[in-house]
Amino acid sequence: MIKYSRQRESIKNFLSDRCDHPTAEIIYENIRKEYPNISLGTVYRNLSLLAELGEIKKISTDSGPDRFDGNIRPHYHFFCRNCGGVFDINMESINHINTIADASFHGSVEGHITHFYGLCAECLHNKDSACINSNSPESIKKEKNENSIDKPNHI
Amino acid sequence: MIKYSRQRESIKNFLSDRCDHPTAEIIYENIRKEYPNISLGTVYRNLSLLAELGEIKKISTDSGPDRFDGNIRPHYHFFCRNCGGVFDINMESINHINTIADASFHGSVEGHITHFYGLCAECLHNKDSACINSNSPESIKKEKNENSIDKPNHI
DNA sequence: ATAAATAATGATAACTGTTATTAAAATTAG
DNA sequence: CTAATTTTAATAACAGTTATCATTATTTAT
Repeated sequence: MIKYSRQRESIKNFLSDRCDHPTAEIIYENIRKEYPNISLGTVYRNLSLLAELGEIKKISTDSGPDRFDGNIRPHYHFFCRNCGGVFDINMESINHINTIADASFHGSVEGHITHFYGLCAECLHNKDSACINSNSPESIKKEKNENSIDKPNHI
Repeated sequence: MIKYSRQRESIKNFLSDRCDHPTAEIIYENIRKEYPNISLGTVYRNLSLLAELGEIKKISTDSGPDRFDGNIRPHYHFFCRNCGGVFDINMESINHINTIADASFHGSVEGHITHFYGLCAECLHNKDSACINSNSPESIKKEKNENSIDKPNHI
């Protein structure tokens, strides 16, 4: 039996107002404004529960913390390689790729998870400017490349 | 300048012989047979380096450790929801989904990462038998559902 | 409305997978 | 062969998340 909790309701309401797919940490910081004593564990516990109940969706990312989405209608996500932002893409169905995959696989393909990546509108327009987010995945990678690898002799 | 190391070569050779996309831990256990003193950190360091050099591919999974693939030719991956196995799918290109996404997005879609899921050939054929892998994601989820949630009153 | 039963909470410890640190060993250049 | 530089093994630290548990909140039964 699941019992009501105001913390859980607050988390769900918070998510339904947002479209930026916040992390558990960000949700925690925000719910604290209403419930200053809430603990991070409670946030994680309720996010998992809500996702299991199908009331929210968990977005696993390649690196960094999971993100959460209050919008459970089917849609895709875009990850900006410059600013790290996550955006919704409401596009036509591409479920036919399941059929394509199934034709080449000995087993049954039931579904897929697809993440798109590239540059978001804002980063695309600021491409040539010096105003580049210095905490972005992009600029971190740039920095790394400068300092290190030239060309391997072996391998 | 990158210098040769036998540990790195051994890791690369190990991966090129496999098609089961092992984790860093499994690679570590196997390389230890040849280099008993190798440390897990060395395995991680070289896997990251090889992936950066484009000599292997890292496969990030929704939960659990990353997996690694010695096959760098473009192909897709299938995740069995019963046994947890990861399999290759060599299918026709679905790069047109980038164009579809791009048409619905203010920004530039450069690529996608797609994971397929369902039942692998073996799990599909054993579907009705009692012989189900009791450590699988599937059976763990089943167990959880038995013990807990009935139906929420609120929310 | 009150008491008993049960689930959720906050505080915190523990855990998993991974990355960083560092002195010593291996590799390469001169 | 020696010096310079990279890689290593050992280990600590880290991020994100899950588990533990006594107390509090919610629900059920009386």
